[in-house]
Amino acid sequence: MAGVSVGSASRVLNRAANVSLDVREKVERAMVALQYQPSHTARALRSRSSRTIGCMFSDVTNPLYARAFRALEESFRADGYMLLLAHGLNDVQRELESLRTFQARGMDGVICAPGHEQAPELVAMINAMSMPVVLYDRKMPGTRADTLLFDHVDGMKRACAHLFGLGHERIALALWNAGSRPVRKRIEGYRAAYRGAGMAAPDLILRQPTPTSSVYDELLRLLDGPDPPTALIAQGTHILVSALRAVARTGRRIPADFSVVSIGDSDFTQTHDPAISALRTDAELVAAHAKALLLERLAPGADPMAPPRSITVPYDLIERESWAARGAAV
Amino acid sequence: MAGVSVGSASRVLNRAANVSLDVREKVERAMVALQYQPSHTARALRSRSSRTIGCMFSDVTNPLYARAFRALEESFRADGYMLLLAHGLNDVQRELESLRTFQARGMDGVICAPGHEQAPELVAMINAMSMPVVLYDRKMPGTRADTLLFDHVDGMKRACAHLFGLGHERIALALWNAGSRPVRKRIEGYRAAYRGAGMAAPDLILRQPTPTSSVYDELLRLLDGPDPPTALIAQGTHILVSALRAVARTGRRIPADFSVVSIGDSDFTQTHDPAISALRTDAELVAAHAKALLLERLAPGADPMAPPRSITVPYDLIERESWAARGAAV
DNA sequence: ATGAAAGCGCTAACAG
DNA sequence: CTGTTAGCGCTTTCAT
Repeated sequence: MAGVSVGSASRVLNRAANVSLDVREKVERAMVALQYQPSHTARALRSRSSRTIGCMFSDVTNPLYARAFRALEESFRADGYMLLLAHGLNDVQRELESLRTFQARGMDGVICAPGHEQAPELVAMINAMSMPVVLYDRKMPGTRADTLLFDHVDGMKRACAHLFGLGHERIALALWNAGSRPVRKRIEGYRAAYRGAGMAAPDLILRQPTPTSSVYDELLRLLDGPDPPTALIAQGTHILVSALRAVARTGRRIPADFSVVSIGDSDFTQTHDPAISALRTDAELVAAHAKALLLERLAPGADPMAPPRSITVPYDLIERESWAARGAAV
Repeated sequence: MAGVSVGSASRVLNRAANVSLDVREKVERAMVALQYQPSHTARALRSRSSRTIGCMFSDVTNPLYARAFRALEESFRADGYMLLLAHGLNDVQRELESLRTFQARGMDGVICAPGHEQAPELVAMINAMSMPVVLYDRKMPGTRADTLLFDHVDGMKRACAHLFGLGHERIALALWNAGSRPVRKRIEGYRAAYRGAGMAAPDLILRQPTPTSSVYDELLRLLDGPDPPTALIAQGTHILVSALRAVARTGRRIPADFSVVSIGDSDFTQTHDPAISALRTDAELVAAHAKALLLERLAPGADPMAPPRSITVPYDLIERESWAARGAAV
């Protein structure tokens, strides 16, 4: 050691106010000389803060979650936090196990998107956690967690309204996993858009069992049938790609004969020819909100009994070339 | 406490051999009653093992890494390990920072795929780490890390050989990021295949600046030019999709007029019509190897000076419908 | 087989 | 401003 007490060394490390320049320099010199690395574990034990956030999404293999995680890691890294990532796989037992592990490992906060919003065990577990929890696009009645919600209803309404404005009245909607909040809300928005325009919503919703299902056959049937859709709103790369194949198969050209909007933006939608209009959320903004929600509760003076907060994140409707007025010439 | 000493309680927790049934029961009853959760942090401090693995990939948004991470998390979870995931973004400073953090946080092991295999700071950092490191499809001369290598050369050779067998002699190859080992090795395998067949490798390699570049224009030019390729090996979903569009654009049908093989398997290749033949590695197998490499060095009696080990993982060539004999009738 | 006691490496409360 | 001291919650000798 460099001639001072451990207390002083600790103060230098933690950039405390009350420390003389002399001591600070001596300690810093010693730290460099010894290649000193503070033990994160010991600090965590003593200060009761691991500077680690637990993340649980169903599957990082889903590009949406991968994107979300990257933004979260980026955002928290700036404040010295690292992220533990666990897969829930939409399995309640798995999810419970992950949350228990987060609890046992003393995460400072948790961000998660459980597959089942109503599962009582999950609700109980979340309420039993000793650190703040942020639900990612989930609404779990009965929990005291903060929530981050995407404004699916508004997004869908705007996408539909835009297509209505182009003369499209028969808009197909292709999405997956009918149980979850995002899908419920999108359908709700779709119906509300029709209602708002004084029309009855057509029976053109294609629900897929998995995010990687193909809508090729189903869409082809609609397109070749009577009174076919003239536009499509499709979720996710995979469903979108298979839909595009079906459209091309019928000889329709995009956007002259058929308009397409993607729910979710990706490199694919951007570089496709023609570029595909898309509903997208700003992953960095979402991450910033998540961090704010968590860090606010972690702040020294925070009221532990503060009521749950909820932040709603808007969708941007990115206008590209995949839509056009119905029946327009190219 | 339930009438016994902390030592005994600890023994029960760690399922030590020397503990009477009476004490064990008393402790277990108390643990249930108190909803006791051992403090991971305290155990980590005392036992010098965090049961946490640090993972660093360039970007989880890359489906290959997402897939790899999921398999790793799955694999390590079975042994009570959790994974910290950091993004390197192919930036040396970022990568160094992440590795330093892994070091400071006392990870039990590290799995990483740095963007630059030659960067001396990275080599030095890896050698300075106090825990075992596994390099994921990277070869970094001068490091003492274990490595997990994919057999790109063999994979490419087999894909080419199969296409040669179908009469294709002009095979285009589309891939990205020419600097990294996977790409270098693939090109090496491609050339070796031609050499092995007694042919000169044609000038049909399309190198893309990013994994999400479009090869549409470039491939279209080749297809419309003199002596066009009759088959294509393409890496990654995005390059593949844009290539398929170019092929379709020229009026060629797959596989009758043009054969396609994907490097890397995905839902897209599987559900495409026609289903696309692919080179793929078994993510679960890779994860199992990574775990074995790490846990072996973590085992109680392990020799800390054991020389670096290297495991080579084979590619499977999945035969689907996207290839056919050259000039064959449909 | 069990209890007592000594730390792991740090932070924080308290004297000075 | 600085040094001393008491733990954080465990594991692990060492006695018994």
